[in-house]
Amino acid sequence: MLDPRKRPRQDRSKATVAAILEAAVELFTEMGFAKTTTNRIAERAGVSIGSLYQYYPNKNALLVMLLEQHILHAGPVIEEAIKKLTQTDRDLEQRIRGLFEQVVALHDMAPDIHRMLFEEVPKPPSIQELSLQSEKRMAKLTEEVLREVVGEERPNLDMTAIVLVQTSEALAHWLAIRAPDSLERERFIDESAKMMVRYIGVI
Amino acid sequence: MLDPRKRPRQDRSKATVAAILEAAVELFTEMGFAKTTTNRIAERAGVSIGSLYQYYPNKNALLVMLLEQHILHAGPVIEEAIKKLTQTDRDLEQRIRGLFEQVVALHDMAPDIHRMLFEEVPKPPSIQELSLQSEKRMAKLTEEVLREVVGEERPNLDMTAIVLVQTSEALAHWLAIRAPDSLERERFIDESAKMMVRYIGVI
DNA sequence: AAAAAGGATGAGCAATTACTCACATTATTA
DNA sequence: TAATAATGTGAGTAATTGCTCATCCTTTTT
Repeated sequence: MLDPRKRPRQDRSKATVAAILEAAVELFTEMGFAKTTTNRIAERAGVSIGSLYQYYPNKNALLVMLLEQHILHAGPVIEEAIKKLTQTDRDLEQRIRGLFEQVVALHDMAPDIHRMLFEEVPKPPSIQELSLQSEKRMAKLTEEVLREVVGEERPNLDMTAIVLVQTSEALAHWLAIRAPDSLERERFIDESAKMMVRYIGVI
Repeated sequence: MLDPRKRPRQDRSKATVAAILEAAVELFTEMGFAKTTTNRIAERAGVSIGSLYQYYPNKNALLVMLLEQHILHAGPVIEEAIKKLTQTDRDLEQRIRGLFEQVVALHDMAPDIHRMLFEEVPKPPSIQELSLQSEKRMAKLTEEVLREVVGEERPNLDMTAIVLVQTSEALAHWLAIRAPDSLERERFIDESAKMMVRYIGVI
């Protein structure tokens, strides 16, 4: 389940490993995780099944790798954007909207794989832990920003941060899944930002 | 996949069918959908594997049945609660909070099965359609209530309704999954309701 | 150039598992 | 009570599939 396999040393094998992961992404999104066989992944990658198992100990490892990549990529992007919230001079609504648009953009990058990763697969504990950590960091950052924006005296800033993080995540998710036309999309983003701004309160 | 099987006529077989579904719920939540075998379900139900396949054409049918039951139960409950929103005389915050608590209660009833149903399983198209319909009905109802509460002139009431429905669903979901202690729970519900109230605006 | 290490292959095994069917048992109907 | 329908049984099968390993090819090191 977790035993580490051979690591690719030469360029040739690095390409193999990459091709396998790419093929896995394609097939997972096309047919879902359960219906994708490792043999097909190898076939699609133009590689023998033996090579696959030389670098990935089992089917689940491919999934874990994908999830890790996703979390490890998305986390820092959002965290950067949150930090920049206090460093601009537009009004709060514009800034919140901008931040939310970044969250949306992340979901939009690959809505299929995103849906698959988050709706179709039992997440292994190690991944659950990872995304929990990521959520916590984002909430913490949000809380700090809030402290600067609304001041110390407001109570429950920690919960406020959690509510905001979860809300924006969920709304961006909805947008990626439902994929409405651009007009509805704009209106949805408007309303989402409006809700968060009014909640935060200080105009 | 969809072919209908024999229907239970006598009480005996009705009990069998019920026992099978109950066992399926238990095992699905215990081990996840993929790792649960139909033979184990029959065993747990105290019934032979042949009986299982007499009433459920395949493993997926059990899942579909569960999802249907869930949606068909939860939908009307929430819709009732939304309708009652305008028929009470408490202030808006209290009413929104009450409504949200009902959504939370629905998730709390069986958080394990809920998580399994919504995070671990590829949903068949028929079920996706069903939950889409349910969402739409809830949004429609919410929109009507909003119209009474904030008046006709406010724009984007349809989107406002969708945002509210999705938000409360997501936040209730978070609460069921993370299951924080009762103090945090209260604070979280407070903040959630507060956000929605401020968004709606009219105090 | 020889040795060693890295990389690739794919036929086939072992295990799992959804599902069938011929038959037995129980209930209902005539 | 005989005939018929409903229900229940579970050993066995067919198909799937994750994964191994003996073997060969390629690159790097000595």
